[in-house]
Amino acid sequence: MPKEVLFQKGVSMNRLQTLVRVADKGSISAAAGQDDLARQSQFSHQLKDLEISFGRKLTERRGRTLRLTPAGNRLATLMREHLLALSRFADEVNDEAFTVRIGAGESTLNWLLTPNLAKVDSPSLRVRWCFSTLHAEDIHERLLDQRLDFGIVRGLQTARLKLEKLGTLENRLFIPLALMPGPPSSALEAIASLPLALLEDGSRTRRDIENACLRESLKPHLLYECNTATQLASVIANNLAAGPLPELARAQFDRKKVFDIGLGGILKKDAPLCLVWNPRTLAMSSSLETLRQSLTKVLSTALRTKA
Amino acid sequence: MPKEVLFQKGVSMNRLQTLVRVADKGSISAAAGQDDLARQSQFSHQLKDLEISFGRKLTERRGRTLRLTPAGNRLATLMREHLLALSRFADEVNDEAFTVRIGAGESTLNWLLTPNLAKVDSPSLRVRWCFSTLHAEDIHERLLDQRLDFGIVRGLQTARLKLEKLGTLENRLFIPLALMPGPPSSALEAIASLPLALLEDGSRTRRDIENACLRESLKPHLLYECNTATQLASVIANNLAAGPLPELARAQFDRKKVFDIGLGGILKKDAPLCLVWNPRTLAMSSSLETLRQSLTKVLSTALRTKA
DNA sequence: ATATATACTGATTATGTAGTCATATATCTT
DNA sequence: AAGATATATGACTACATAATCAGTATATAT
Repeated sequence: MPKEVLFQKGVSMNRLQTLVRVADKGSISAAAGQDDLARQSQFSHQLKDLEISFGRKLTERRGRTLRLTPAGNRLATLMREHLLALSRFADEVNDEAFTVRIGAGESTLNWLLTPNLAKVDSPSLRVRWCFSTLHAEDIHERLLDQRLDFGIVRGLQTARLKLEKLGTLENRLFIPLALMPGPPSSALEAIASLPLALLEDGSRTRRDIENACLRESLKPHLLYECNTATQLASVIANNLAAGPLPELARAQFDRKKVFDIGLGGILKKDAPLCLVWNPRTLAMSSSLETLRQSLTKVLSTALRTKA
Repeated sequence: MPKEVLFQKGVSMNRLQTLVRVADKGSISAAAGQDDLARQSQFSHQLKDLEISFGRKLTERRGRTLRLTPAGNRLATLMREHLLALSRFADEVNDEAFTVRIGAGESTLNWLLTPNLAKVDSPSLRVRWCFSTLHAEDIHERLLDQRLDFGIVRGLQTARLKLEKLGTLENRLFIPLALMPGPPSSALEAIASLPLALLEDGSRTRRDIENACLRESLKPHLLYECNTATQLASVIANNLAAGPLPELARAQFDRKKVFDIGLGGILKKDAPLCLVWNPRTLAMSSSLETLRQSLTKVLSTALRTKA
């Protein structure tokens, strides 16, 4: 007969949830809220209670903050999954919206995902979407520990995640007609002659454009460094500069005021966009599996038709 | 930012564990122990508290006993896995023995598994073995809901379980020398002339032997119907009758007093023995995965060498 | 050295949960 | 209808956990 799985005193949902919160936020005070002294103290107590019952240190001081021991990390990972599964169960039996967490780059979220979500929603399942703007490495990490259900990235590969290609998404140069009355003979000509807006971080698009200018001994008029693709789009919409954006951004602009031109010779070919997920997460919920299929279909259609 | 997974009052480890216990035993009183009125009442309370917090009925009366609703079953399945994972975690951090639950037929447990377990144990991991004598269908069911970690069966196939062949295990007729001084020309001759012991249930071995006798118009002297293979072996060891047992049972007998002969033409060829497991169970624990490899190696070696 | 941020400790209260009892209700058996 | 079996309910106690407060300890920054 199998051993009775019997629980020690000292191990409660709440305490385990605290461990997960602290693991996610990286410290007790971050998890508790910086000013809430009472909660901070409570969390410290709860972690200690857990350590006593498991008979093993789960946290250790690292400088003046905290980090989890390997055992603590394992337990947090375990419980993150369990608590998520339970809260999904609670959602489903309540007929409340089923929460789906998806991470991608900002422009992908804005111009690919959001415009097409209406087609994904199924009548039998109301979905609450949680968007996270993240870089590929963070998406990878959060998919692994199940803080995300889906990610959309360019060609990420890893043993423990699954992925499916959605299609390719080209970057094009968007030019306000106010700055240049008609299409130039090449994108490079426009880049050389027009005020330019680029993303500030070391994105590949930016590097490629800078390299191309270097090759041709052109000096671009980089007047706007933007933090987000939305800002960049706004700069273009206000006729301040030309700038590179995914072709789907075209939907943002008035066609009579902004036109776009390919960056063929300038940018290296991008890897195709992929939907990525953790099979462990999907195994817990048939709804998520259904959603995955729907997402793949809708998004790859959108990329094919560039709608 | 992902929705905070926040837990309702009314949902505690203990209550969820009660749900699992009731699901396993099939009724409140069975889970509580037949005479313990206090626990019976407590369990009823706990289930009701859960239903209130989830806002959904988890049990329903079926006659005068209880059965879980579909939602209740889903929750029980979920929690069975979670509680198991937690207790395994607790075991491991405590350096206590890691519990492994394995199900198989009685003779397989006695003559294949038990004699070879010493070779499976690894120095880095003390294992506490829980044996369950079960039929193939029960093994299947318990692997699915993770009440078992491993099963050993003959050719079971299912989408949600994985399996690996270990090898073949022939049944042979064991004959006390006291009843028959030398090997007969065929097993059928022995069956026709000697007192016979068989298992009582409708096993394939028994059916095949009976059919063979029918074909040859022989009437076997079936004097012993045994409940277990061990009983059958005991009958043979006491010179009461001859009987069919897996060839590994040879280790049980004194070679000078019992000999065995193949049942080639009489029994249909058995499907090979397989180790079966639920990938979800193994994904939770690297120790189990290590153990699986070790088990496969040791048992298939044992079957090959018939040691 | 001082200030600040973070975490730990001990004591205390409020609340939630486990555990028990007596009894009621529902279902099945005879 | 009466008895047996299984579960449900309400009231209560004992206990465990959550929540709060005041104060201490430790590392980092200035």
